[in-house]
Amino acid sequence: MSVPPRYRAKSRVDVSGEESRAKAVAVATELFALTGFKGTSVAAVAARTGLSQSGLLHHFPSKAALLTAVLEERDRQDGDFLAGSAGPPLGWAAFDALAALVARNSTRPHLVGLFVRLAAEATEPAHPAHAWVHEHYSGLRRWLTEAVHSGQEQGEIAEDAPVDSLARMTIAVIDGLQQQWLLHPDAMSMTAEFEAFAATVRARWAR
Amino acid sequence: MSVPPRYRAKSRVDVSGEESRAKAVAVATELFALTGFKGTSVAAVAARTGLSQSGLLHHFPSKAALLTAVLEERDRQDGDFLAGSAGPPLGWAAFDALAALVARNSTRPHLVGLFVRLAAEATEPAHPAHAWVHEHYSGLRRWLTEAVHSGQEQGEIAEDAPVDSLARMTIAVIDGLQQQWLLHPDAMSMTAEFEAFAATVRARWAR
DNA sequence: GTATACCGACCGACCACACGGTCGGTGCTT
DNA sequence: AAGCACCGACCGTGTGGTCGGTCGGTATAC
Repeated sequence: MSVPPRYRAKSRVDVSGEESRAKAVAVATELFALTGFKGTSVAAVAARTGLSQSGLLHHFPSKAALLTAVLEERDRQDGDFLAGSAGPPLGWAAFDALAALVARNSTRPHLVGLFVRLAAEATEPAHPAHAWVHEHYSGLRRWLTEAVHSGQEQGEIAEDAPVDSLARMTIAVIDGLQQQWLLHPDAMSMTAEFEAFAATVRARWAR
Repeated sequence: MSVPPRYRAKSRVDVSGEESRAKAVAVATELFALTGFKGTSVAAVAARTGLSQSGLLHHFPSKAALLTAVLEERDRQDGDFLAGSAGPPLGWAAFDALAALVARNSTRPHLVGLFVRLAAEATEPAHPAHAWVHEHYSGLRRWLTEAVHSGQEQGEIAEDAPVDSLARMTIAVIDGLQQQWLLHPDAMSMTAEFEAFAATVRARWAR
């Protein structure tokens, strides 16, 4: 009773595999950014990649694995941007580095969308990206607190500056600005807004 | 060939309808907050309400209608909290009002969760809450800008304060803090963090 | 006071579809 | 001959939503 499988399209070209994988990750990044992880179907990613669903699942055993790949890729791209080649920035330089990051993100709306969506979705402990988001935040906070702290030691930042609060609110500003920017990209400049914030903080706590 | 429908359970009590509706809205608020709109099924809401799915859909014609009801309820509860009975607060008082709001939100994690999830999900223009989120933000921004502006006229806030940026970054801080707080509710106090921010801003731009 | 008509609350069965994932293949390349 | 890239068919499950119906209560007609 089994129907013989149909022939494939003649024009079919099996690509290098590495390429397909990379394209799938790029497509998934974009779709996860637009409609979230839950809101994106494997089939949709496959279609835009130019594969069948099974073809995509050949490269990534599950949807969660695809998400992992996306996150790893983001880490790889962003990874050393803040750490920089000359060691972690100290004191106010950290805020400049953050401003540069914000400026860079203004160029890459999918990555911003991806992160905002994911951060919200992954509040749920069972979400496959929960641990990742968690680490992302605590890593960022640690980095910033250390920078501010050593800024104090160098006498660049006031001794009585509330280090932890400064770190938390700075991260909060970045997140919140991203949210507003995604809603209305043309109506504002994330970079300018962040710099206004940084200037305020600086004026208040410079030694 | 049709099977006769079974009798209902004897213990069944048709409640006032108004009650069922209200309970459903409360349950939906909580579930949408925990798992997002997309991540919550109508059946799950129905079950926790003590209704069948059809029973729930009897009160709300669609899932989107349920969401609308949830948002309207939130607006109703929060609505005049900021506007206050004595007209909109002016100048720095606006920041006190916001601090009070943040303190109040620390008590109601579902509402915070609901909003954070929804704000992220509804970035997508096709989302049923897109317009709502949009209005929510622009309303809040208008309110804050006006408050700061009139603070300037009263000579309480420096003339050269960047009004728009101030509004945007303040809203951003609140959103960002909510995000961090949802991820780690016990590790921080939203209120304290927001007050630290407000103090910084005040110190910088008080006239 | 009883029969009748109607209404709102609610339910079980069902539907079409989309989902993530499996399985057994085919065909190209080496 | 082996291995890789890939596909079509299929499956179980969950989804939002529809449909026809039951039930208790209340207003009205007689």
